[in-house]
Amino acid sequence: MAGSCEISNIFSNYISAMYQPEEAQEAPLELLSHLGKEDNVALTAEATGEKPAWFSELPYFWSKAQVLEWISYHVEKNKYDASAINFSCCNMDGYTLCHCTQEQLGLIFGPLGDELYNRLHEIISVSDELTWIIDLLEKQDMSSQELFAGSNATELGNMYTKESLEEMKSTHPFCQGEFSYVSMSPDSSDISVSGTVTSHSPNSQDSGGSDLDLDPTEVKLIFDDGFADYKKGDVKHGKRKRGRPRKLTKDNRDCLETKKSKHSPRGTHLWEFIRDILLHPELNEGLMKWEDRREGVFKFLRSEAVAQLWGQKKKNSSMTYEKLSRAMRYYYKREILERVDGRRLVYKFGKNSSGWKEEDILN
DNA sequence: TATTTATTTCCTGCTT
DNA sequence: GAAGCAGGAAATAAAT
Repeated sequence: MAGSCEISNIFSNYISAMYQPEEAQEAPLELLSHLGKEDNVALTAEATGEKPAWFSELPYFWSKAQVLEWISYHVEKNKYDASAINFSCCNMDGYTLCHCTQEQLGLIFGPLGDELYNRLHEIISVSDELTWIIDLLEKQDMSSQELFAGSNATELGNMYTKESLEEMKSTHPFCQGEFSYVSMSPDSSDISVSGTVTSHSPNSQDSGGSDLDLDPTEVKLIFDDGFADYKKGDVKHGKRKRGRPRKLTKDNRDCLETKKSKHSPRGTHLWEFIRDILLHPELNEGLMKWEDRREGVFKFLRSEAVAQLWGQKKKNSSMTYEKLSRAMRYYYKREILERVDGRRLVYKFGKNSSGWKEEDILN
């Protein structure tokens, strides 16, 4: 497991990967020079060749200066005629920017509006995904500490300390939110919930956080049922109805939806979920590994654990590898995955998948 | 509101 | 015998 510092850099690295400003590219200082001293301060970093200030933060938390910096970066990148921009409308912080519709951005920025809208929402969706994975792995890690308190945690491969996680949360406002103690037994591929501690901060992201934001009723649901139980549970105690499980009752759903982010990304597809785990080996706790990185061949190391993570993401505690693998097999037809004959737990990304190649990530 | 998409669930049969 | 794979069939939620 990666140390907290490494993890805290993942967001900025990921965003860096998406937004690689050409080294040779000049900082577009002159574009914003009329906007006042305060605004220019934040640009000095870029002018000196460092990463701009907005690189390491979520758009929601950008200051006005960071917003302007980000806009100017795209103006420069797209060789856009800045005279067409209504700068009087650019005086907004990240939160406001994130709530602009595509049409609004189009009105302010003209043809560049669509590009800005798309880029902004790429960052938002990527960071939400990473937040989800990090949240989940934090929970696993913390539960291991709790579960094995008194034993030597390092034997279990834990490199986090509670303090480091707390530090990470305070460093990264988007990492704030609920802690729920989920344990992943070291010798099996099972994950089970062992307890829950909830911490809220006034600015916590649980009003706008990841898919894992569980409300108390849901946490209790997991608590009561337990992941370990599902295997022997509903399926064998009378047959479950076919098809996707019914949604929660309206009350529960309303409760969840009020907690759900206004900006939560559209549900990630299974193959994207798998891809994202593979792209962050430092986070995936040995769940999966690349067999052939160039060819996109990968292997499930802990198939049931991955299935349960997927189940957690989809709020479906009865997910199993068997079901997950059925969904994976449907991807063969769509050429999102290719068959790897004769090898168990091994799959390969197909031509209709994207975002997993090293060059894709760098570009 | 109807249709489509993307799963989810269950199942049988086969392979490792 | 257990685990995994293959794929049909049906059901469902969410998106279009």
